[in-house]
Formats: sequence, structure tokens, C-alpha cells
Amino acid sequence: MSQTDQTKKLLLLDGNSLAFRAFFALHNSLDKFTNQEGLHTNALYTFSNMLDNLLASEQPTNVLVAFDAGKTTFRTKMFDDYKGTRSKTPAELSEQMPYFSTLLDAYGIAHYQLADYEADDIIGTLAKEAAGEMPVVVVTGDRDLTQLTSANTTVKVNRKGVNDVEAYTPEYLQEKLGLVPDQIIDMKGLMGDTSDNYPGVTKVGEKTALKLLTEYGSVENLYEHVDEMKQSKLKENLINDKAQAFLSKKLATINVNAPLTVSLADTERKPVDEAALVQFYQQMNFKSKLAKLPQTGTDGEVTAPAMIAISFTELTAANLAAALAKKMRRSFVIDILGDNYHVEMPIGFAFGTDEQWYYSTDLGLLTTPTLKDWLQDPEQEKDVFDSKKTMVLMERLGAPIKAMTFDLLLASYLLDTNDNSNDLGILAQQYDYFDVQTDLEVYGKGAKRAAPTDVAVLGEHLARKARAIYQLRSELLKQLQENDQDQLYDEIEAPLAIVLAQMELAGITVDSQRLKQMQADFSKTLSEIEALIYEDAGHEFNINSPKQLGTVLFDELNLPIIKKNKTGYSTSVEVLEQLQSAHPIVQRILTYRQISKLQSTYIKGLLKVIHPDHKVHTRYLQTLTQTGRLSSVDPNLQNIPVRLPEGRKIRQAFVPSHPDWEIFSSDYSQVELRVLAHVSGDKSMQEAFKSGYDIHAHTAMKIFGLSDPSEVTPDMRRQAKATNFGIVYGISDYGLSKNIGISRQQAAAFIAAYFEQYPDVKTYIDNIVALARQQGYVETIMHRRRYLPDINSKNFNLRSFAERTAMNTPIQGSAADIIKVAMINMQKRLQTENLQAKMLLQVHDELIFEAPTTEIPILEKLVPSVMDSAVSLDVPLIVESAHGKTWYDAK
DNA sequence: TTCATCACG
DNA sequence: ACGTACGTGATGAAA
Repeated sequence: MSQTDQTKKLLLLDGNSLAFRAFFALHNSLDKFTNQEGLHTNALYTFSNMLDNLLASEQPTNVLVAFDAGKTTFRTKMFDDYKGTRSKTPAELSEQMPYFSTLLDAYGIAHYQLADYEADDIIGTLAKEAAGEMPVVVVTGDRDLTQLTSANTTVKVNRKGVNDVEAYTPEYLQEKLGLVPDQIIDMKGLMGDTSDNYPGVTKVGEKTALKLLTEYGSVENLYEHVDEMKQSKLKENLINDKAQAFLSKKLATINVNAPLTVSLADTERKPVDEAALVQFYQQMNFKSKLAKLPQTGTDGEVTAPAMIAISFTELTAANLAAALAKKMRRSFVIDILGDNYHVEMPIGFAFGTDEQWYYSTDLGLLTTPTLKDWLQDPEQEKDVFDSKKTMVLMERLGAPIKAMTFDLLLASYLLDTNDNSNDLGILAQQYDYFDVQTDLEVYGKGAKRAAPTDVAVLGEHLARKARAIYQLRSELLKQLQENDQDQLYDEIEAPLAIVLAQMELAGITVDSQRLKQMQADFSKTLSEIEALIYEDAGHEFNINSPKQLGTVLFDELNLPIIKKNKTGYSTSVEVLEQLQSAHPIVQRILTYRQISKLQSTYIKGLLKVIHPDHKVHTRYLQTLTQTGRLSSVDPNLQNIPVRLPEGRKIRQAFVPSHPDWEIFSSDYSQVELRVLAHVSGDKSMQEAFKSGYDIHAHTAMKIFGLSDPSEVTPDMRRQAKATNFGIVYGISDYGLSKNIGISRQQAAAFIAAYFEQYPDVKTYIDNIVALARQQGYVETIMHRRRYLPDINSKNFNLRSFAERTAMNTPIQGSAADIIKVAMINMQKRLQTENLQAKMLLQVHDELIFEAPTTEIPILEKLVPSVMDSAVSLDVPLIVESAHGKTWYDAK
């Protein structure tokens, strides 16, 4: 045997298995991937990406992709039903199969199939041949191939998705299953394989198979000693299914002596046939692959992917005036490396038009009169990416920006909430624009993230981003118009970005002394409870570790196991509440958890993010949620405790920024149910709102068949309330039963009664699901859109989820639309009324302000009137207000 | 990085 | 029969 050549490496790919993985990885986007001829291309696209990744990461000198030859193989001769239950390859994949060879030929990669043999056998035979010649890496989606691992061969198995691989070496196999590679076939023999449809031994699965192999080593040895086993059902099954076990083992065994007509030499990589590859990409309409194709110069030197050249120059005091001489629409970009634009300093900026692009890293230039004037000139239009971030940064730099008439980030979010990214480069690709790199490529990630040391490289990137915005503008505006979303963009999201920027910049004052006082109190309480818990447990442990806590409760104290999760015992509140009477430790843990949460998230967490101005400046994420709601980060001010009295006290630390000011808060009452009453047109529900009834009590009367509100007990009201919520969330009897602790039958009866009383609600949810199925998306009252690619999925879970979101999104999303309109109108009114009051926070259905005490009576009239008139629904919108010295007191 | 948990509407 | 409420973010532990 010759010496292993470490400069060489053989990569063997299981073509069919990877094609399947590739196909199903993008199964939901099947219709997005078709070429000019109507051919589906999703599997080819993903496969070619996989191939690129593998070639880059493995750097093989030799590659072969093995395919199955046909339906019948030597295995089907041994066992008629081999792979008999396997469902037919989807037509959308079959039609792509012939093109895999075209792609591989262009890549200069060998591919091979052999009549009567499977891809596995080809791979096994070649891997054996390569032993002693060169190391081998096998890539597949099929675990059976792990039997091939050896000192020379690593088998990489794709888990879910495409990039998540598990690398099997003999050591890893030993560690994971406690088996040597040869025992994989013994395991298969005992447990069988449902996807290949061979039986194994009845009632033996992976667990039992592993146990048997640990004891007996192999199928053969097991059967030599089977008589010695003590009487059991397992023993009977083993004896009865002996023939099947041996047959299954044989079927699972890869033939490493297949009569191949290719040799190792044939697997050597040939140069990429670039012309063929370009033609292939063009035929398949792989624009991103075309754009990334390395260019070969006339001297044969390979250079970076081709991007259309850009004319950019460094901005200086000298060329500044000329750069801005003409009045025209320009795009403007300013970058920071991280996310928090309230604290980070920008690394540079760029602006210009297709004629010329300018960049600079000198932020001082922004405040020179010429540039400053241009920035704040309301007549000079600017195209940007993320107007809120841009506005905050420019305010901080003392160079306010006005007239941001196009925001690429906002526009693309409205067009499709699914493929939103905060990275301009990634987003541009969605619109087939490739002349800009991603921030990840230019700045790096994690610890390595930094501005390029070469200023020209940074300048070019900034200029390219500015150009991408400039050039994508008309396409996105056109699509917004096609979707009937131009009003949503122009009148809601774009002006809202400015309002949000103002709210973020204003910030809310936090009384850190109050927080520190609470911190000290909580610390004391925590150590007291901690001591009691250790006493109960008999030893110290980390109470915050669900794992350690589980051990204490269920292994040591032997409390009944209520629920498990994938990592072990569940110790969630639901579980602990059921265990309360079983042991005094449980109540203490519940208390500990509650205080500990307040301490870490709300006291310590909040103290960490207070700025020198004594305020917290959250960031509202305007382009994140699938429904159109905002979210809040750094810190999240939309989940400050309110339900429990202990937690609610945190709100005492949120105070006005001036003495003699107060916190003022207004919230919509049951806005989602009102939206439901409106969109469903249900007369009965609309009547209840118009008459000003307590909607939950009204619902209780309806579903319990009562004739007078006085008959409604608090418990009936509670259950009716839960049912109302359930409807909004996309009801299921199981979910409702779990939520209010009744039987599934009772829950089903509630729902039936509900639909009988509110028949138009029933019609509405049936119709909305049907509509989603037909058009692929749902809309809010302001035409906000959510695509639901899973609505027609064959997977029950995915489809059900899509159906529930089809019901919920128009409701939650329309409520979000309404408060957004209210916020824009509100900010205007504060200005036109010359009020000092400031709008500070939004918490989905409530707005929080600070204002001089003298303005409170004005706000008490103004805010509700602006909020309840934001939109006109078929039912009234009701707004409730409160005020006080702190947020806590505004209740 | 992922999971479990728990805070909010 | 399937296994579920809708939308979020922050934390600490464990991998």
C-alpha cells in the first residue's frame, strides 16, 4: 500500500441525498425559483451553493458526486420491497435532476452512476480505494454512510437545513453511540429502516439496538447467545425475526467492491469551464451566482467578483461646494459598526448621485455650513437606508437632516416582512442588485468587526451603498404602488420614523437612586430565600439553573414529574404551581424566581443602560415584526412589569425629566377586539361595542346563554375573556382548554357557542384563511402585507400555524396601524398647540408622555381625541388616560 | 450559540 | 391522527 498523500483530498458526495436536502431546504420558496422556461430551480440553486461552500471549506483535489442509477438494484433482488414505501420523487425535483450533470461538468467535477448499485456503494468503493492514497470526506444526508468512517474517512451528515453538518469520525461515533463503524450495520439490522422500508426486529428501535450491541457486539454474536437470554417479549421478538435481522443487516451493508468503471484518477478536479458555468447560471436565472463569479483577466489572474465600477472620490473642504452645487436628489449614507446609534460614533459617510459619489471619514465636515445647509434644506431630497437611525446620528453630530424622502429599509420591509434584513447588501440582493457588498463582508463580525484600514476601501463601500439606494429607489416605489402600499409608506411608516427618532432622542428619565434602593432590598430578600431553599434541599446549588433545580426537585426530593422538555425536567411556573402543596421549597423557588427576574432584568439591566443624561434611550425596531408592531430594545421598554405588585414598583423609577412635570399615559381599550368587530362586520359584536357594554361580560352572557348581565359570575367573565383572546390568536379547542383549565370538549363547546353568537366572526376567519390560501398573503386595514408561504404546506404544523397567523395578523397588524397613525397625528398636535409635553414611549396600545403639570388638563382632552380619531371604524375606539408623578402612579 | 424561563401587549 | 394559542426581548446556564 502506498503512503497516504496529505496534499491530496477526495470529496465524495451523495448526489441524490444532497439533491433531496437541497430541494426541501427551499421547498417553501419553490415558486420563487423558476427560470424563464418555467423549470423549477430551487434544488439546483441550493446544491450549487452547497458545492461552492464545500469546495471552499474542504479544498479537495479530487471530487466525485455519486448518483443512484435506477429503481432496481442488487438490494431489490434480495428484498422486493426495498425502498418500497418511499413516496415518488416530487415532479418539481425530477425535472431538475438532469441538470445536475450540466452543473458538475461546468465545475469540472466527476459524477457517476452504476446500474444495479446505489450511490452509497459507489462512495464506499471509492473510499476504500482511496485508503492509503489520500484522506476522504464523504458528504451525505444519510446516516447509514457513517459505517464508512475510518482513520482515513470522515463522513459529514447534513442535519436539518443545508449548512448544519455533523462530522462522523470513528471517535465521534464511539462517543455518540458507543459503536465502532462496522456496528452501524448491526444497529440497522436490528432496528430496520422505515425510509428504506426494511423491517429489522419488531419493537426494536435505536435505544434497544444500542443496548443489545453494547452487550453482544454484533448481530451474529447476539444470535449465538440468544438462548441464554432470560425470557422476555424482546427475546421472543428476536427469535421470531431472526431472518429479518440478518436480511436487514445485509441490506444496510454498503458494497465496497462495486464493479466501478471509474478510478481514483478520474476523480481529479478539472479546471472550471467558465463559459459553461456562465451559460448554466444564465439558463437557470441565478443572478446572484453570476454576480459572484470570479473574473479571469487576460493574464489568467483571478480577481474579485465583478461589480460595476463606481466613480467615487474623497470629500474635502475644497471640493465640497462643487459636490453640492446643483439642487438635485441625492442619496446619503452614514455608518456605524454596531447597532446602537445612540452611543456609537459613525465611521464615515457618503453621498452623491450617479454622476459622482463622495465619501469622508471626517465627521467634522458635516457641520461645515455648505454641507449642513444641504442636510437641513427641506427642498433637497435625500434617499437613505434607515431614516430613523440616520436622523438620530445626525442630531447627535449637530448636523440635523431633513427631507429624507426615500428609505430603502422601510420600503423593503413593507414589501415583504419575511426577507427583511438590516444589511443593505443582503437586502439589495433580494432585488437582484449585486453591485454592493454586505457589511459582513466589509466590516467582518464578532471580535473581528472593524472599519477597513484602507480608507479608500471604506469609502468605496459607503459610496456603493449610497448608489444602491439611489438606483433601487424607483423599483421599490413601483412595487409599493403595485401593492397599493404607497399610502402606508408615505403617510405612515416614513413620517413615523421621524416621530420615533424624536421619541428615542427624548428618552425617559430613570431615577437610579430608586433602582439602587430596590436592588439592595431585593438582594437581602434573595439571600434569605436562598438560605431557606438550600435548607430544604439539604445542600447548596444554583437555583437559576433549570437543570440543577430539576435534579433537586425530581431526583432528590422525588416530587412528581409534571412535564418534560427536550433537555430534561421542566421547572416552569405552570409546573411549580401544581407542585406547591407537595413541598415548601416550591413556593420559595417561585418567590426566588420572581425576585431574581426583577433583579437581573429590570434593576441591574436598566441600571446598565442609563446614559449620562440620566435617561434611557431605547431603540424602536420599525422593520422587524411580522405584524407591523414595533419592538423595543436596549432596553426593552415594552415589557416593564405591571401585572404583579412587586414588579409594578419598578415603574416608580421612571420619572419626568423636570420637576413639576408628570407622566401621562393613555391606552386603547380592547383595540384588537374592536378591530375584529370592524373587519368581520359582526353586528352582534359591533352592537356590544356601540352600546358601551363590558365586552367580556357580554360575551359571557352570549356563550352561557344568560339573559341578564347580573347573572354573569366573575369566573364566567374570565372564561369569556380567554375565549375572546383565543379568537384573536386563531383559536383551537386545545389551546383554550389549556389556558383556562377546562376540558377540551368544554372548550370546543365554548367555541361553538361563540361562533353561533357571533356568526360573522366565524365567516370572517373562514374567509381570511381561504383568501390567504388563494393569494398567499393577508393584509391589514392600511394594506400592510404578510406573506404566508406555509399556508398550503403539507406539513400539518406549518400549515396550522400559517392559518392561525392568517387570522391574527390582520387584527394585530391593524391595531398597530391605528396607533401608528395616532402617534403621527399626536406629534403634530403637540407642535401646533405649542405644548411642552413630549411623547416618550409606545407600548403597542398605549402612549406615554411627560408634561408640565399645568398641561395635564389639556392632554386629558387632547390625547384621547387624537387617538380615538386616528381611523374611523364601524365601532368606536375608546381611550383611557391616567397621570402621576411617576410611571407607576400613572395608573 | 441555543435553550428555558419569564416580562409585556 | 396530527400537536397548538398571536406578537415580542433579556437573562443566565450550558453546550
